[in-house]
Amino acid sequence: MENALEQFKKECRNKGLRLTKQKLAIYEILLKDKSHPTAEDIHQKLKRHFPKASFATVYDNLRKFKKLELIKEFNCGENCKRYEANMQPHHHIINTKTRKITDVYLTSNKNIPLPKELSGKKIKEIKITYIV
Amino acid sequence: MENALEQFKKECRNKGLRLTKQKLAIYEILLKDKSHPTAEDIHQKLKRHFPKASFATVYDNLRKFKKLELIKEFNCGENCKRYEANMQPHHHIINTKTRKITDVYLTSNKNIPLPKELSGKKIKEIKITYIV
DNA sequence: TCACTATCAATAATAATTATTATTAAGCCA
DNA sequence: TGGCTTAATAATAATTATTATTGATAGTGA
Repeated sequence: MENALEQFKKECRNKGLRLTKQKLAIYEILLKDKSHPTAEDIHQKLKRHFPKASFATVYDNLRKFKKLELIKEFNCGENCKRYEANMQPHHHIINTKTRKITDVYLTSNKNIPLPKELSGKKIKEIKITYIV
Repeated sequence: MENALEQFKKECRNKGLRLTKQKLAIYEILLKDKSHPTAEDIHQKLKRHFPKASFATVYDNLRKFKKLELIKEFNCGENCKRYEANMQPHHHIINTKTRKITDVYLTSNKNIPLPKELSGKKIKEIKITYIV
């Protein structure tokens, strides 16, 4: 986890982003909160440390982080986006009752069946969502 | 295909939905158009037959159809929802260049790897998205 | 420390979707 | 078939999530 934070700081410096307290706070919120929070959730948490922090700051930074591939955006069936700092390849379980989303790791991606339409082609990413 | 349409009519009658020309047209558009159109796409096509058809009618009916499980909503990474009438279990390929979404069928779902967290539990649905 | 400029907060603007309402028309029943 | 009831429609207002704008502020390198 410490690694991810250091990595984040380094990336910011390299890419010309200023390492503000708000940026760090937003990123740390995402590092700690594995619940795939929405921009609103993040804003709520951020305001505990920065009561004046605006919604736009959250959105701005989430967009910047996403561009630098420091975080991922996740769009489940809802009408709002969710975010996560977990950049390791993984999949998701959506619990329809609790509305919670949890990360899940497969021991090997080689077992994921490939449709014949894609045999031999280069695949960027495979996303599996288990709905329970 | 004819089957699906008859099924649709029957379901509408059973569930107390009136079978208006607009409803039929919207559903038939979705039956024919396999490109996972957005509400806007559907509205455009609908207006060819009903120039005065409103956007709200499209949204209203899509919501009703979804509730009756006559169509499915699909939320890829974009900021708008897409719809399909294909209710058979299937998965999706997203082509990031052409932005096209195509349906894909796996010969068997038994080969899809299951995380240990879910072993023994009842799973409602597994969605796989191949991004190329 | 100073100057430069990215970031901030506040707010306006946009886009997608949902809600409201008066009018229209489906489908039932005599 | 023709009226009656009520859901559906079209038009439009409202809402929600996100993005853009702007003047003020503050972080960072010189």
